[in-house]
Amino acid sequence: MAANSQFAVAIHVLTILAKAGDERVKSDYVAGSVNTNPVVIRRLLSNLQEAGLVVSHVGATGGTTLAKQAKDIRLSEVYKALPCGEVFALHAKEANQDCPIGRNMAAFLCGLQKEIDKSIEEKLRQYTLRDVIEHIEEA
Amino acid sequence: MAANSQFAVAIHVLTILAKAGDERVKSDYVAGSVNTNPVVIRRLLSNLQEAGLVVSHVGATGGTTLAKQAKDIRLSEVYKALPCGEVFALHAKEANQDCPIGRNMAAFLCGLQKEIDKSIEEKLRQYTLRDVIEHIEEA
DNA sequence: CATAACTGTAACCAGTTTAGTTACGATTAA
DNA sequence: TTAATCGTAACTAAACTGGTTACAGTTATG
Repeated sequence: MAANSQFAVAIHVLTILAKAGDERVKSDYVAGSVNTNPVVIRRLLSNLQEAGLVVSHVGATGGTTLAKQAKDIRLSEVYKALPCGEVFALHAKEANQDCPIGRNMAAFLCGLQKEIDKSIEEKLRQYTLRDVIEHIEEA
Repeated sequence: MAANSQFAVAIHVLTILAKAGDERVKSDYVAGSVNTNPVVIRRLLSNLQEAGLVVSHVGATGGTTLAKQAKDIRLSEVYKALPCGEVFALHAKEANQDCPIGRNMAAFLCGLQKEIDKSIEEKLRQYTLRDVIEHIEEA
């Protein structure tokens, strides 16, 4: 369970919301399709709401809808909305600062990490939620 | 300690080897610069050797050297040599197969995962170990 | 106004992963 | 023969993720 599946689950959740249109979807229902616990879904939706991708309503007839149209939600927005792990971590302990290589390694790696993250975001920006739905429906 | 730092450490290690040239470097020495345990380094070198990036020698005068020149080692090779985590994980439990969305979600996400991985590799292919050294030396 | 049905969130638990560590066998040079 | 080194297995500790329970707050409805 160590690897983070929030992005994957988020795409799944957003797809369900998109198909539901204006109808408010309950966390219980989503959890049923994703096959997890409603609280896990609500936690995730909380992040997506902060990012302006969905709107949740509390109360008896509560539930969640998309905050904008599927064609206007880019997967890069979803990626940025979540605490997805970096592709690689820096070493937990600081390198030996007496070693000229160790001294400059962290800064370099941090920059590389950011560059990779940018690549990922560029790739994900190419897809909207609408594309996901079309892809899934034709399967 | 959940996030995988093997790639970061590998770049560090390879840089040290590159600077050492033909001289065999001992795992103890590398561990000193990276600030970790020699066994961690040897485990990593074992992977890099399998990938043909380094050559290790056992015995009294043992140690490790690069298997080819720094300018011929692309960071994408390093990435592929190691069990780096995927950017995102699929959900551990299978989605509800009775739900038309759940049924097709895993296949789609898996494809997306592969595409992202290709993006990362393309980005890393742009850099060689030589580039890393130059970048670190001018810092 | 009381009730039922939701969301939001805190708190805790269990499983998995990573890196650190110890230990030891195998290999090699001197 | 000895000392130094790699290779690798086994165990441990710490961190993280997701699952679960619990409950407060909100809202529609009769």
